[in-house]
Amino acid sequence: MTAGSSDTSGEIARKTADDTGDCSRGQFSAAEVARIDGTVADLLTLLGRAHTMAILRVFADESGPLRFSEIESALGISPNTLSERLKELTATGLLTRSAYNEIPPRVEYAATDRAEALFPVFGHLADWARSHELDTLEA
Amino acid sequence: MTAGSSDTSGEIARKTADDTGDCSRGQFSAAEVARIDGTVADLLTLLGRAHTMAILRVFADESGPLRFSEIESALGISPNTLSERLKELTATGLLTRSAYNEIPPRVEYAATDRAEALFPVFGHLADWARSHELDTLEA
DNA sequence: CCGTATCCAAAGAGATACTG
DNA sequence: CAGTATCTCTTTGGATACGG
Repeated sequence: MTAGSSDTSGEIARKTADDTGDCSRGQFSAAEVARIDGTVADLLTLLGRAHTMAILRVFADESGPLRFSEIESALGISPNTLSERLKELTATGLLTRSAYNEIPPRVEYAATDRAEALFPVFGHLADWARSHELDTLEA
Repeated sequence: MTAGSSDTSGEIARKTADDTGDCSRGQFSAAEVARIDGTVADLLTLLGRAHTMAILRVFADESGPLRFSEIESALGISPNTLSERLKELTATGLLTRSAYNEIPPRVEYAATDRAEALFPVFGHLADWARSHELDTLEA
C-alpha cells in the first residue's frame, strides 16, 4: 500500500476537476491500467450479483461479527445462495470466516478493512443516485 | 426483503466520514434510504453486466460521440449484446442516442453528465483496487 | 447449527443471418 | 450503417433434502 488512505481521499476530493475518470491513466502503463480495470470489473460483477450488496449492508449496519443463520433469516435467501456469496466475499478478502468447534457449531463472519475501505464508495454512489434522481433505472 | 434495516446509509457514512467532504448524509427517512439503496443496487447490477464497464471506458477515453460500429469493433462483441447494453445505458440516462437520417444512416452515442459524474467513482474503485492489491478476485 | 448435493427454471450472452 | 430475429449454450439463483 502507498502512503495510507489519506492520499486516496485527497485524490478523491480533487475529482472531476480535470477530466472524466482517467485519474489512473497517464502515470501507469497500459498493462497496469488493464489489470486494475479487470479487477474493478470483477468487483462490480460480484457486487452486482443477487444479495451481495444486501449482505454487505447488513455488516455495515451491525459493525460486528454475524452468524450464518443471522444473515439467512435477515435476508430470507436460500442457504446455497448465501453460502456461495459468503465464499466469494471471503475469497476476495471482504469478509473473514471464523469457525469454532463447539456444540452446537458456531461460525462467525466479519467485514475486513478491505470492505470498510469500500463502504465510502457506496456512499459516493448513493450521493450520485440522490443528486441525479434516477427513476428509470429498472431494466 | 430486508425487513428490519433502518438507516443503513447513515451508518455507513458515519463510520467512514473521512471522505470527500461531500453533501450531508445521515438524516433520511427509511423509505428514502431504501429507494436510494435499490437504485444503487440496480446500478451495480447494470455495471456488473458483461461489457458495460468496457463500453463506458471507451466513452471516458474518447470523450466524444461514438458510432455503433466503432464500439462494436473496439470491443469485438456481438451486435445484439451491444444493442442491449446501449439500450440499457440510454434508458438509465448514462448515454444519449442521436440518429441522423442520412445515407448511409448515422447514429451517435455520447456520455451524459450523469455518466461523467459517475466516472470519478470508477476512479475511487480503481484506487481501492490498487491500494488493496487484489489478486483473488476471480470467482 | 452450518452448510452441501441435487435438480430445475430463468436470465444472460454469443453466433449467425437478415432487414430498413 | 445500424440494428433485429432466432437459436443455443452457459450461468445463475432458488427449492428442497440431506449430512457433519
